[in-house]
Amino acid sequence: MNKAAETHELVLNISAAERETGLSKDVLRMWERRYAFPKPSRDENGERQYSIGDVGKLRAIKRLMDVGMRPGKIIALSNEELNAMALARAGKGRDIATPALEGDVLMLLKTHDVTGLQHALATLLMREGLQNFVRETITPLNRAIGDAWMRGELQVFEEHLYTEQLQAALRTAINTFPRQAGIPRMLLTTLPSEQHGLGLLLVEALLVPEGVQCISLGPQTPLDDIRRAALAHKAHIVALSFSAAFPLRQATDGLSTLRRQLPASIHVWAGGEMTRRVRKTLPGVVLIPDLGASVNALRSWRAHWTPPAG
Amino acid sequence: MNKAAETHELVLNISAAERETGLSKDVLRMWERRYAFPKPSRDENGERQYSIGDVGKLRAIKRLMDVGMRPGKIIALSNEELNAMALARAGKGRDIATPALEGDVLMLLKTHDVTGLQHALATLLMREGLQNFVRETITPLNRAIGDAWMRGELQVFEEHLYTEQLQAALRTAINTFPRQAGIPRMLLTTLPSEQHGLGLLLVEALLVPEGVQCISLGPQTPLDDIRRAALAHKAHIVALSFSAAFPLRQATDGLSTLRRQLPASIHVWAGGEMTRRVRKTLPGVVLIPDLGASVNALRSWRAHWTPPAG
DNA sequence: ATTCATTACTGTCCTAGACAAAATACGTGT
DNA sequence: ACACGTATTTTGTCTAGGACAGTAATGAAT
Repeated sequence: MNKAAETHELVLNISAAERETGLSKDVLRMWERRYAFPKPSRDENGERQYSIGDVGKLRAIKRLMDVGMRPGKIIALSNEELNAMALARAGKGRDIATPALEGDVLMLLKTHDVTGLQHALATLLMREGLQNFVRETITPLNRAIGDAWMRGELQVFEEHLYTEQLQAALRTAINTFPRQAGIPRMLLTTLPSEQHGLGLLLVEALLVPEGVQCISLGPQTPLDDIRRAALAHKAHIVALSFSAAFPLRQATDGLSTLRRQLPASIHVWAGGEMTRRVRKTLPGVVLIPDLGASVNALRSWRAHWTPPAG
Repeated sequence: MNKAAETHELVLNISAAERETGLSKDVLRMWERRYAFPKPSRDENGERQYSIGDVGKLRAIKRLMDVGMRPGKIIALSNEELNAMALARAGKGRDIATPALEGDVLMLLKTHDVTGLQHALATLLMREGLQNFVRETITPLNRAIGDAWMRGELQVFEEHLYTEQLQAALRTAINTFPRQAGIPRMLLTTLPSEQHGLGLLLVEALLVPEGVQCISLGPQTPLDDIRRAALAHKAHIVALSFSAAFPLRQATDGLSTLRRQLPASIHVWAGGEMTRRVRKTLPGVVLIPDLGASVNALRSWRAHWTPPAG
């Protein structure tokens, strides 16, 4: 039996643990050395076997770290204490109950009603228009689904189905807009270790109706290809998306390298959950902490931009 | 200024090299030990500094490995020899000249004409209809683009752009078909280590017009979630897609595990380039070596299927 | 309260050995 | 000639612990 087939068993090897928690192998080993947690059992070859429980706790820790906590302070806490902390944080400025709409969609997902889900998304999109749909409906919906996922209420395949259907709906809607050679031209992509491309589609959905010409490369473009693509397409703006778990260091490194390699006339935007964790200022990089900020940033860009002479 | 930011455009640290080549840090270090390539210089802390040239050669090697070559055989070759190999491989068993249409699209890609590309794809799709478009146009086009990629004629970002635009066009076309609760219901996805999802979309494009209800989970669903999803959605068929480079053993293991865990009434299909390498017979798994075979397999399924009593 | 220097914390890199998994080569039996 | 099972080779991933750079927290001095 090989590694891939282990999936249905109750333990994960270090690669799987890395994938599931977003913590690098080096970090997992280092924590074990320093904090004695996690302390995975070993298989017959001495390789680490992480239990589902440990992975759950690691996820809880990671989530708190993503909002600024430090591992040394929280790694010794129990699962209950971690959850209490997360709740205390999450409750801040959030409605107590899940609003009706989000609850409805969650129910459709949990009952595996594909047709109902497609219908719900299509109806909402039609009724609200593309931009409002993204701003008013998708943003809270994504949050609700993320929360449910964290609480373990959603299965992986249910979350996959949601992403897939939402992508289909958004793409269709975006494609109904006439493809024009608008200004600015915006290049959209993610760095190679970021595979979530939904953020790109959401930005596209907000900005295409504003007359932006979006050139999306999909996820995972090597840094140097982003540079080449920006030059080749004469992009005015390069926008990268980062999900919550993206390693902060890797992101800031990538962004400042890119910033240095592109002419100053090309703006660099960084968006996605991860950007809320950024503390130090990145000169010449515009942070887009939420979707609404992208429209503001666009307005600001247009206010300052002057067509090149000639 | 931090470490990665110091790269004055001439060298990359090991993280950056991993990002740019797709080869893990472990592999980069191991190759250095075993094959004495790459042999990066070191900075004042003894950390590896990869040159642009080395990264270029590593990329060429990675491309060849992705089509089945083994590192030991090619790592010692010069850049010229690597290119020659790529050329030889791409040309094998192909017409001498690239047909006009494929050449046109390649030209659009190389000139970075987004609008032209969108227009070309949309026009072809309209003229030929969705199914013919996939069968007659996309199949040879993908091959031509794969060849060009092998020869190093296409940049990463150009290939990304093609995939993205094709996906957009296909999704829009698929979504124009009325969403019906058709028979069979087919669950589409890939295993966790397979991230290419284009194949799923192509199958969907061929089968939705045939009245199949396609439920796509996108790429990378854990094996056990595929099982759960198949049961939850009462799928008649589970179809997995594998790209050319997928490890044979991992695929056959995954498929037979899945086959074992699903009731016999649910058929399992395996498609994609990789399936052509399968030698041993997988009982209860239908191999779909090319897109056309999916339509035949569907016909065969329908001929044998009888609705459950009651 | 703000600024600066020091200390503590945390992640990533390093070497080098071991061995698991994949691919290939080499049988053997049909 | 072809399928199938078993060595052998090749290749990738894991292990351990040491080193140290960059960041955050702390304390001291304005």
